[in-house]
Parts: sequence; C-alpha cells; structure tokens
Amino acid sequence: MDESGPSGRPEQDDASSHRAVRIQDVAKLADVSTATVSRALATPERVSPEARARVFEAIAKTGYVPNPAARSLRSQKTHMVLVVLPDLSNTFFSKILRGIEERLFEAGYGMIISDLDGTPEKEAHFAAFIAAGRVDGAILLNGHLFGQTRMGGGATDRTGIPLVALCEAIPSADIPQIEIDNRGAASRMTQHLASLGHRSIAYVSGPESNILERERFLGYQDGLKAAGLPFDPGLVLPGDYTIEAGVAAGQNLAARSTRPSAVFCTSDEMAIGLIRTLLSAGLRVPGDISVAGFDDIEFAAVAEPALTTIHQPRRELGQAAASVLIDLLQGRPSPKRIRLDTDLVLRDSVAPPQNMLKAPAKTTRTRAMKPT
Amino acid sequence: MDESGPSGRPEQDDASSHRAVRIQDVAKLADVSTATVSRALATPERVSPEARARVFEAIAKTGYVPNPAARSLRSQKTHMVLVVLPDLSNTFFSKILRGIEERLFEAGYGMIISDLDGTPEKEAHFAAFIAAGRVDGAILLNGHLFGQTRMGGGATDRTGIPLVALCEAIPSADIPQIEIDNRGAASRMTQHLASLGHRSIAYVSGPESNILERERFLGYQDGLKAAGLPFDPGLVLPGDYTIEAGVAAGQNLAARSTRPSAVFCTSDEMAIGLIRTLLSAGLRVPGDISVAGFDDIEFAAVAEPALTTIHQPRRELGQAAASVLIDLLQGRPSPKRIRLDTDLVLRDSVAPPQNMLKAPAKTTRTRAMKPT
DNA sequence: TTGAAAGCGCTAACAA
DNA sequence: TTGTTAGCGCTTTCAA
Repeated sequence: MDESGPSGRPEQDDASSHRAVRIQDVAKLADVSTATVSRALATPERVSPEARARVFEAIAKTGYVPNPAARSLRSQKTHMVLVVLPDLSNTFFSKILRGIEERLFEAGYGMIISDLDGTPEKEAHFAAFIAAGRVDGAILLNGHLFGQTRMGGGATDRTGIPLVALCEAIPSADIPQIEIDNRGAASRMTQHLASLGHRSIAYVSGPESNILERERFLGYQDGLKAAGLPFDPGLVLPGDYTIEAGVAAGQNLAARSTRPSAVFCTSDEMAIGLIRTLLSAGLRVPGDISVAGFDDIEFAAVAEPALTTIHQPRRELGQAAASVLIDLLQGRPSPKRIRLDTDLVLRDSVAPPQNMLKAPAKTTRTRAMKPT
Repeated sequence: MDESGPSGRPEQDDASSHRAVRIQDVAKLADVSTATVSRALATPERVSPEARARVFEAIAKTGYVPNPAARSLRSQKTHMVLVVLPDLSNTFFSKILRGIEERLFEAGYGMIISDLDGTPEKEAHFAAFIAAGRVDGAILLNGHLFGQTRMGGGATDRTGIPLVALCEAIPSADIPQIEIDNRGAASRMTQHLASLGHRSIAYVSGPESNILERERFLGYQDGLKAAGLPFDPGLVLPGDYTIEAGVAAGQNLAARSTRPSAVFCTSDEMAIGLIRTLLSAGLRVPGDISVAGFDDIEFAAVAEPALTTIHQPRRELGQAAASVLIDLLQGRPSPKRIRLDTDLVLRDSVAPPQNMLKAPAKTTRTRAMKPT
C-alpha cells in the first residue's frame, strides 16, 4: 500500500495513505515473518541482532504503531486501567488522579476515568466495563463500588482483574489498600486542639456511610479520651466534605448561644466554608472559635486565616496505588497495605481559646506518625 | 493467568465458568446465527421480533457482554474519547472534565484522560495514542497539542479522527471550538473596575504563550480604552494562573511605593493568592486595593473577602464539547463554534477606591454578554 | 532463531 | 429476515 518514499521518511500523505501500517508491512520490509516482528517488539532478546535491527529500521521507516485492538483481542490485555472515583470535580481527588496518571503513564498504561456521582447505575456500568475486559485492572477511590455488586457474593475472582483500594478501604475485600492513618491523624488533631486549652471541641463529619469518616470519627473520640475530655454528641455536626456543608455547619454554630471554642472539620472545604460563615456572622477566627481542617488542599495555605490542617500526600497516594496495581498486573509481588504519613500543619486558624495567650502563629509542620 | 479449559467447547453457562460468554454461545442458545445476535444488538429493528426476543433472553441468561477488543478490531471503532488537558490537578479543569464525562457516558463513550504537565514527550505519546486508533475522537483542552505535531503540516486529516478544542482555541486548525468570549469578559471586568472610579488598574496575566491569555489581555486593553484610561505596561504583572503566581504578584505590589487601586487577575487562584499576600502585608482588600478574579471557582464565593470575578460555565463547557464531538462521531452535523455566556459576579473584593463611598456589597450576577 | 498457521470474538458483505 | 463466511491485526503455539 504505502511504499516508503525515497527519502526514507514515512510516506507523504497524498490521497494514498488510507491504510494504517500493519505488522505485515513491517515484516515484508524487514524481510522477516510477522512473528519475528512481534517478537522483536515483545521479547527483543529472543531475536537475532540482525533481524532485530532490520525490524526496528522498518518500523521507523514505516511509522508502524501496533493496533491495540488486535493486540488486545489476541493477548487478552488492554493496557488500560480504570479509576473509579466519587467526584471528579473535587480538588482532593484531582491531585491524587495526577499521581496515578503519572505512574501509569510511565508504565505504559492508559487511564480510563469513571466519575460516579453517587449514581448507582453508573456503578453497574463500570462494573460492566470491567466485565467486558476493557481494562486490565482498577483503582477504586470510593469504598463501595462493587461493594454490593461484586464483592457481595464473595466472588472476588469472578472477574479476576487486579483491584486496588485507595483512601477508602473496602472493609471486607482483601484487595491491597493504600491509605493514611485517618484515625490517628484525627486523634492527633483533636489532641492538638485540646493541648491548646480547648475543652469544647466540635466535629464536622463526613458522610456517615463513608469508611474514612468512621475512622476519623473514632480518631476524634480517641483524641478526646486521650485529653480527658468527655464526648458530647451535641458537638457533632453532619457534613459531607463540601464547602456547602461547612457553610451549613457554620450557620448552625453561629445560631447557638453557647459555642465550642474549637471546631475540627474533616475536610478543608468544610473548614473554609465554615470559617467564611463564622466571619460573616461577626465571629472571629481563631479569636472566638478555632477551626481546623483535613487534607491540606492548595487553598488551605492561602485561606484567611490560613488553615491549620492535616496534610495528606495526595499525589504520593495516587502514585503508590498505581505502583501497586502495576506490580499486580505484571505479576510482581506487592504490599497488601501501604500507609502513608500525614503531617499536622499548624497555621493561623487555630489558637488557644480567648482567655489564653498565644504568639502569632507561623506555618509549621510536624510529622504526624512514623512509618510502620 | 489461567489456562483456558478444553478450548473446543464453551463450558456450562451458569456455574462459575472460566471462559467469558461469547456471541456464539448466545447464538446457540437462541438458536440463531451469530450474525443475528450481532444485529439484534446493533440494529434491533432489522431482526424479527421473535428472534430478537430469544436473543435477548439468551443474553440475559448467559450474562453476555460483547468483547470490545473484537468489536473494535472489526468495526474500527473504540467508543473511547481522549481528553487532553494541561493540568489535571487544577480545579478549573476538573469541573469541565465532569461535564465531559457526563455527556460521554450518556452516549456510551468512555473517557481516557491524558494530563500532559507541560511535558512534550507526553504530547507525542498521546499523539501516538490517537495514531494507534485507541480512541474515536479527542477533546483538546490545551491550545498546542498537535499544534506542532499534527496540525503543523496542515495535515488535519492525517489521523482523521474528530477533534474538538475546548477553551483554548487552536488558532490555525479548523476544528470546532467551544469557548467563552475571553476578550469581552476581560474588557467587561476592566470597565467595571473603571466605572467604580479606579484609574489605575493592574493586570495579572496568564502564561504569555497562552491563547486565552492573549484574548484576555486584549480585553483588558479594550476595557481601559473604553474607559478612557491609558495602558501602562508597568501595571502588567506576569502570572500563570496558579496560586503561587498570585502570591508573587502580591509581593511585587506590596513592595511598591505607589500602587494601583485595583488588580484584575486572570484566574481566581491568582486572585486568592494575591489577596492573601496583600492582607499579610497589612493592606486591606478592598479598602486599599480591589482585587478581581476570573473563572468563579467554588472557592471564590467563600474567599475572604468573597471574590468578584467572571463566572465561566465550566460544566456546560465540558458538556458542550462532548456533545459536539459525539455529533461528529456519529456523523451528525454540528456547530463549528460554540460560545457560552459568562457572568460578571459582584462580591466583596472589589469596591470603589478609598476616597469614594460604597454600600456593603452583596453577591450579584450580571449577564455578561448576549449570545451571538 | 525463525516461519507457518491458527485463531482471539466480532461485524458486515453477500447469498439465500 | 436470516445464515455463511471472510477477515479486522495481532500473538503464539508448533515445527523446522
């Protein structure tokens, strides 16, 4: 079809170059069989140096790119990974995604993203995606995809593709988990607040059903206990990690006659929304109320006041998850669980309660926990 | 992984069969040919009701899911769309992405994401992605992918897959463009600032090479001219849409002895970083300096002070781009250019200059431009 | 080390 | 309306 031009460059595209270059074309040009071309690509060491050289030359000359559909049909591999996440438009996830993409890219995998905004039908759809064999593996950023669908029947190996859980551990499933110590971090923040003298520390939660949330809530209680403070259900405000939830919690708090002196929000978004509402209501932060967040998103550092929060290594989390999945995909052993460290980031939104003194805060980071 | 069983015949269909159900299995069960099964799926109206019923029953019974690799190999369609974007971890893009994903999902397309963090090699990689036929079409959110690589030679139809440019129009290429009127919006904001009495309006730019940036910069100049203000190059500060760039611009401004009374930042991130730095330097916003942003990201409304900015319909932009691409993919006619409206969102970060009076601002939206 | 040849599972051209 | 059949482009036995 496409004779290579006299120049040695790939053919000029006249009307002629309809057809993509196939392995046959390369084989013919290199004067070998298609099998040899295939081998030269997959296992170069099993092809004689001469043949290999000719093959690569022919590939360069023709601009041959293997057809992934054919390859995939034959080899049952797609070199694609599915990433399932609850909300694409959430800053928290997008940074993780980037970490994932980086690593997958390096390893030659493509990334298919599925954003299931809480829609059960979408879960089913992406389960079908997996079932159809469109991907070699998947990274799950939400705790319950396949929670019902797939794992429910205990049929972990029904579809049989490697899965990795990121952040939201899937409790029953025994798939590798990449996470932070949510409980420990929440406990640590709570104790930090207590150590400054706060006796009444409110908690703005994530969605109840969320595994992360449960861990953090336990951590909050741990922290209270460690500080010798009683747990007061009246100080627990419902939330869902969004700015709006923070605003709602702020309104709730602002309307109270007696208020906690500190609030621990389980996401920075909520903390920022909460602070905004408090300020609008004429309260001072941290003067009247200290507010702490969780995640350390980009905006935490430039919030007004700058947010004291827990730093999560989001990109690294993504990278770690991708690395584990790639190991699995390539048959290498890989850790069943990776727990990355968090940092307690001290900024300006938290201070000792009104009646106590405190020097103006500077951003400080404290290593939150040692590796285990 | 596992050896396929005695490969002559498929296993029993119900028990935990190793082997995936194929079209043959369905055909046999429904007592029709594979062609009929295929037709029943693709063009049900061309199959007799009885046959169709039996086919669907068999599909339900077996849990048949077509093998996309085989389908794709044969039909030369992948039902995949590539989305190329400059920075996945940027809030601005993630909301757009969601709009895209929604629409693609509805139409039965999957989304492959490529984040090229300015790395030229990645551009090449994804160009290869397209060349290999892994996707049926692509949405480009950055102005210059294939700017050199592909379009350079004027060979638009070299790879021949439908392309849509989103936000950053690719100047020379004649592919459909989905965008906002950047120039008009920037002009409008500039005039708004001028109308409040600001005579000295600084501008924090995006990356120079960026097409968006050029449009907005022109708009800024248009606005100045319309307001009868001179253009002062000393009031143009370099930026790149990031928080850090805003911080840098803030430091620059804070260090000056005479300062503009207003600053127009071409992204909310920069505006937030700038405000933060100004406040830290002891300046008041908008008391001493008014600051305006661009984009209206989620955090704009809860920034302190709340940000006056240009609202971009990000999700809708994504949806529009996906819709156009789907039209193209399915051979329907589609508009060559879609321009969505922006809004001027008035909040608290902008006020008349110090010597003038102004009532406390409330969030207000004004339609920025009429459709054309 | 190499080549011939048999499919991977599906769709579409052609015939009936 | 339906079935037969020939590939789509590749990898991978199996022999040589």
